Amino acid sequence: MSHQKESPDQRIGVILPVPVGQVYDYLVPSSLKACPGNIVTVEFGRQKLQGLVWHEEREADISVSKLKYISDVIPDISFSPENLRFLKWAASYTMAPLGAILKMMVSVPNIFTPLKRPRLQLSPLGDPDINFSTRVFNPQQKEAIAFIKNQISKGYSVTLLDGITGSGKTEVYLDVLSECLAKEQQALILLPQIALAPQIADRFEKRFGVSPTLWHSSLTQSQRRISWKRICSGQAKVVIGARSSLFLPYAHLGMIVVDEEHDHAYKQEEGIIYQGRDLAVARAYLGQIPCILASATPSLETVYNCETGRYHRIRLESRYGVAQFPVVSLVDLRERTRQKEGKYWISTPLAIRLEETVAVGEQALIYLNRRGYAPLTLCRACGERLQCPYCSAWLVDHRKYGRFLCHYCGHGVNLATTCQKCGAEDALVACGPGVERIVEEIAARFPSFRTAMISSDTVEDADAMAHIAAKINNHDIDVIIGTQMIAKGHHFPDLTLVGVIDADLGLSGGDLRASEKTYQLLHQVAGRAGREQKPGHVYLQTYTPDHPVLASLISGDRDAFMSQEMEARKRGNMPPFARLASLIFSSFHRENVEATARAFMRCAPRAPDILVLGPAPAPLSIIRGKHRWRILLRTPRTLSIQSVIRHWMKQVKIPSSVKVKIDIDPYSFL
DNA sequence: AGCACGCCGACT
DNA sequence: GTCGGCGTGCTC
Repeated sequence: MSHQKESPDQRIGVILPVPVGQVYDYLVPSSLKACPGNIVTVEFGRQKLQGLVWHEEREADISVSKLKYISDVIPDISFSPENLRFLKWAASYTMAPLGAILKMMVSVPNIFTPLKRPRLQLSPLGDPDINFSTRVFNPQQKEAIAFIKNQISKGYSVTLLDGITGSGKTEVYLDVLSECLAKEQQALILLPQIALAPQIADRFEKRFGVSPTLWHSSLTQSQRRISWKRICSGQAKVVIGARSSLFLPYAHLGMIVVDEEHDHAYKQEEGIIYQGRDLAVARAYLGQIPCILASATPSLETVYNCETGRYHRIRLESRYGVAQFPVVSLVDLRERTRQKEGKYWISTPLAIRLEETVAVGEQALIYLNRRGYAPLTLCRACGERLQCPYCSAWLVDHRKYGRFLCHYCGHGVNLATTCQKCGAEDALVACGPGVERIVEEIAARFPSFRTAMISSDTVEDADAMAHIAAKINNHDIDVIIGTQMIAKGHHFPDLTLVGVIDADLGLSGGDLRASEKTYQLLHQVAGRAGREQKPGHVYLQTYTPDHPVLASLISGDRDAFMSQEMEARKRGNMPPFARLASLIFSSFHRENVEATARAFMRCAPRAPDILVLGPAPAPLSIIRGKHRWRILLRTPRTLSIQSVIRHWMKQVKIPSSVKVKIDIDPYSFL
């Protein structure tokens, strides 16, 4: 060992997978070398953690006496500059601490510590073979493929594949992947819900001869471990995943596909709040790679971006001709109520059609986006409504479980007939229908029908879904009663009738996107009826037959509906013509939340083009015992809403008992 | 996120 | 007199 005068130890900046935005300084012993992107083991407080080297050199503004040495540099793993750029951008955009984003990127406990008993028996992952099989494409598809392949060479681009189910969007984007795979790059296919993954994975396998790597929340610990390492090393060439797979540290990502881009499930509302589709586009930009958005009912934001020239748009028509979309009729429930049909949820016209459908050996879907038996139970003696003690929400009658359940915190009590408040016996009445109640009605009115209920209470995972889909295809089922779970993905060739119990559900309330969302959902549900040769029919039961959403479903003029919505947003100066953010304050102490929210409001930015609304109790003002208040902020498009908020937050002291969450581009507000 | 410090109620 | 409740604050 030499005793010559050494230069001072290298001082590096490290971020750690804890919810703090700070970069912590550490020293590097001369025996080690650490570069940005490296993973290092450090002592933080008294815990040992693995962190990400963020800065290679640091100002000596923190006394050396406070600094600790890193103890280790993890070999063979390093995050690419592109991943670091994405981390930084995502933290800044979502206003989440750097460490919180890092935690999502790492996402597997002890990923950097070798297993005690390593799985050597692990078979190597086969590479996709771009010549494994070939497809015959129609001229439109060929044109789309050629267009996107041409975009790839140009770096970043966003292309909307706009076409109804059956127009061959999946074949198009799968074929385009081959261009990316030929360059030894990785591709990510994002899906709004992982239940759709098996079908896409199956089609991928038929095209490329190997199965893709799946990524979603219900993987086991060891599956996550294996997949994470493969993704990080670049071995996994194609990943099919839910929105969280966007944060994985890909070795060299070459393309991103966002399937069903309009789907609201891309919006993550818990923990770090983000829009998966928007982050996917940003990631494509940072990596200078193409992004494909696919949808039959594109979101207004995406349509706007196409119209302003930011995104390309390719329309695909149905392969089966224009008569593909089913005939849509409305059932005006206002008239039917007058005719004293009130005791049934399925109106006479729909019931007649249902009977006819089953009689000729075809299948029907009765759609109601509401779990359980009844959304509300009240006492007819004293008027008491069954409410969750921890949330400002009704308890939902779930006969299947024999419980009243809260859909927000999971709290449950056993079903009862006696009112807890006034003691009246047999006084509790179920109000409104849930899918269980529709099943009951069909059993009573059509006892010979074989029914299947599809909701998150009866179908827990992809396997269960596949099982029930097989039963339907095998014709063991006449009528499906389902929630939005059934709205997408599966085609059932003999399903020719769709009945929507409550087409108005979701249209009320203060959701900016209520109309758009309802349109997309009903369009998707309607699309379940009539595939291949058999024409389909859809009945929408409604109290508001004149609503533009329903009118456009009947006329089938999607673009007219979209431009009408666009006009409304423009008039209201709402997104995509402005930016929104909501500040959510929460605490177990009601007074603290309210006081903090009011203190915030007193320091609100004042400018003619900035709008601040509130503070007000959030729509669900209490969840799990936590009180929530919110402030809504609107700024012009030209302004960074994050900068406005950052500046604002510096003016106010937040007591530690109150949590503040920021929802950029909120989807639910009132 | 952890983990410690710190200041008020019920116990061997 | 201590044990322990969780409110508050810090971690290079």
